[in-house]
Amino acid sequence: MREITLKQIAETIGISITTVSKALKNYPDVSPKTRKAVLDLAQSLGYTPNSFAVNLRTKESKIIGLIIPEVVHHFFSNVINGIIDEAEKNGYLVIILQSNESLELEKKQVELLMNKRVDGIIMSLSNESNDDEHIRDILRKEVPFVMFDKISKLIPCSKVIINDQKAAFNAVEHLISKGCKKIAHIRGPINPQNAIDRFLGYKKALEKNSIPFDPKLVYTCKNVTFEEGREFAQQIGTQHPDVDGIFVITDLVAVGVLDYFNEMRIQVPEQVKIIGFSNWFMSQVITPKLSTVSQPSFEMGKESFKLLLEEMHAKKEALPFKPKIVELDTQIIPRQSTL
Amino acid sequence: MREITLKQIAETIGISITTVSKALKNYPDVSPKTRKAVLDLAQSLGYTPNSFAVNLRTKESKIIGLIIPEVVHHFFSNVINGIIDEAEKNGYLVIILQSNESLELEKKQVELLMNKRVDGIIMSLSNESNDDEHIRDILRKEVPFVMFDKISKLIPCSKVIINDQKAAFNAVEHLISKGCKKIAHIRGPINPQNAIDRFLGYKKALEKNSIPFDPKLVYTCKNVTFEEGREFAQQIGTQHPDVDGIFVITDLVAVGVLDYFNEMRIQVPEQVKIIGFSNWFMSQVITPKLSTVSQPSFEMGKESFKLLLEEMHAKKEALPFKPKIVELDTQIIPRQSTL
DNA sequence: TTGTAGGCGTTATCAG
DNA sequence: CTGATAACGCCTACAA
Repeated sequence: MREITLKQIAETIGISITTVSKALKNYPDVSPKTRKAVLDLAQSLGYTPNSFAVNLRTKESKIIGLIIPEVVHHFFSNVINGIIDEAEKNGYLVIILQSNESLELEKKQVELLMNKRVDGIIMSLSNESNDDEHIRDILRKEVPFVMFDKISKLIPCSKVIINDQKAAFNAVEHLISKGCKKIAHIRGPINPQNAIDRFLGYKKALEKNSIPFDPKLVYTCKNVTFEEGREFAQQIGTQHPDVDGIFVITDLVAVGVLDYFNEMRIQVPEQVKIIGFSNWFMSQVITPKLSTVSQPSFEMGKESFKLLLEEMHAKKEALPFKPKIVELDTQIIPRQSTL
Repeated sequence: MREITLKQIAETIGISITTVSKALKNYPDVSPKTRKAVLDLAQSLGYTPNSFAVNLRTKESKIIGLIIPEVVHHFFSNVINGIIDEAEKNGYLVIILQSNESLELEKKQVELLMNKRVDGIIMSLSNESNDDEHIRDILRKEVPFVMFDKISKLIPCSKVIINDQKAAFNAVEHLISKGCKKIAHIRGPINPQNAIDRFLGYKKALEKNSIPFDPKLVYTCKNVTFEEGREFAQQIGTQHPDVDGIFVITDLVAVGVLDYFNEMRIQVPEQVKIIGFSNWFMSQVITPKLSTVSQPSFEMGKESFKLLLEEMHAKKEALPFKPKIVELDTQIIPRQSTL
């Protein structure tokens, strides 16, 4: 079965390719009769334009690229969901690539997408990466670009974020309001801006409430895993048995903490209260149910695409474009672990 | 900054486009000198072929499409991971689309991908869908096609599956071996083959162990959610308080069941034992930890792509191709919920 | 209202 | 070893 082309339609009807093209695209200067003939035939043959040819002509692929650290991750898969959704509504498809938290891979993925000539790129940085050449390269090549979640403050591009510092501040004040006096923090890796900001929020909340900041109470994740949560819980339990509150960078790790404490019969929230971040699904089913900070992940995806769309549009029309930063709201979700 | 093309390289060096193209593609019939000149210049200009043009010429996009019910799902996100991984290794990128378990959406997504002229499609059917025209359309248009997980038995294409019937059989025998005498089944929706097969496995296990099959003990999910798990748990608790074992279609629902039983202080596993399916991450952190059947999701993704690659290759070389069915192993993971 | 012609950037064929 | 030429399928000034 051969592919249907404009040429074939033209030949069978006995008119020129041009006219067929015009008829299909609803140009005004085609006689109703011809138009109908073309439309009917196209319909019956099941004609669809060859997108390769269209891409070449229009210099657009109607595909955008998305690079995230990992797909198997409650937060990111929700963001993906939002992006795909919004993209599709606007006639775009989404290619997804993972950096696996590796800078090297991330660079490769950027390159792949640029070579594919996607119309735009949305990205959340890997933990290893920061303000790097490959990111600047995207801007240099004038490929519309949006960052979300793990961003670089130094890159002038559109961003979708939450106020990590404030959210963390609120989380820690929540612990304090529940009576915690000695609060540990299991923070994210050194690089990512959001880990830094959450740490700063933690510090500020202590300060404001005249609780002395003790660097020994800060534990730094390398891989941000369930297992790390267990390890740090163990360390906290032995090194600082009088800690009565823990603010954890993300729910996955917090669940590790809970798991260890449950095993050791350390009572949560009686002996120690715990609050996580991101509101992963499992947080509401674990025992005790985990208090956390909810983050509008789906919305984040949608917003990211919208910003990208604006930029793609501006580029196409050669209009001036000013990067925007959208900040979404977070919310404390109090549950049993901080009762 | 203008796009670099073969033409530009040709002009600056003062040779023909043809020669430049050949030099870059390592054709043997180019003098070493010319080749070097071309390669050097291309390198320094950062030339990358315009993939739109390449697509048009080669009639390949090096992109495949993936349609799944939903991204935010432990099983599917793992499959995605496997597919993206394997695809990338082989020079393919992946466009992901969701059906949201809707037949109508699924049809639309298939159409989108075909219009984009992806080189192949991998798919897990939505719960609403079965053996439908849109699927046959893919085969009719000779687009390489692989199904996994939720497949249609009637479609002659490559498939990656597990032996759902056997896996379910084993799961139920596991319950029986732990002493369960009256076993309920919370099954998946009517349509999906895997829900049917798991149900059949359940029935067979009862039969083999001379436990009478009671249709009243079979509960059918519509949406396969946590909430449904809770609802059915409640129904089982009130309608059949003597049920001492439950085999649940998937972990998410099983966790709902556990959640309800925990709330009602119905003791698991003492009063009733529960086994799920798919080994979701949260199953190992919930209390009590949930027994389940593990399914090699990442592997499933990898295998799916491999089969697709074979088919794409065969098509390109115009070789004959026979669909293959790959069956992967599952494993009972006993945990506290069936102790 | 219709058609001609050129071009998007690459690849493949074939002649020099 | 090199290059002219055509073709992939579509779009769009411009002519007729």
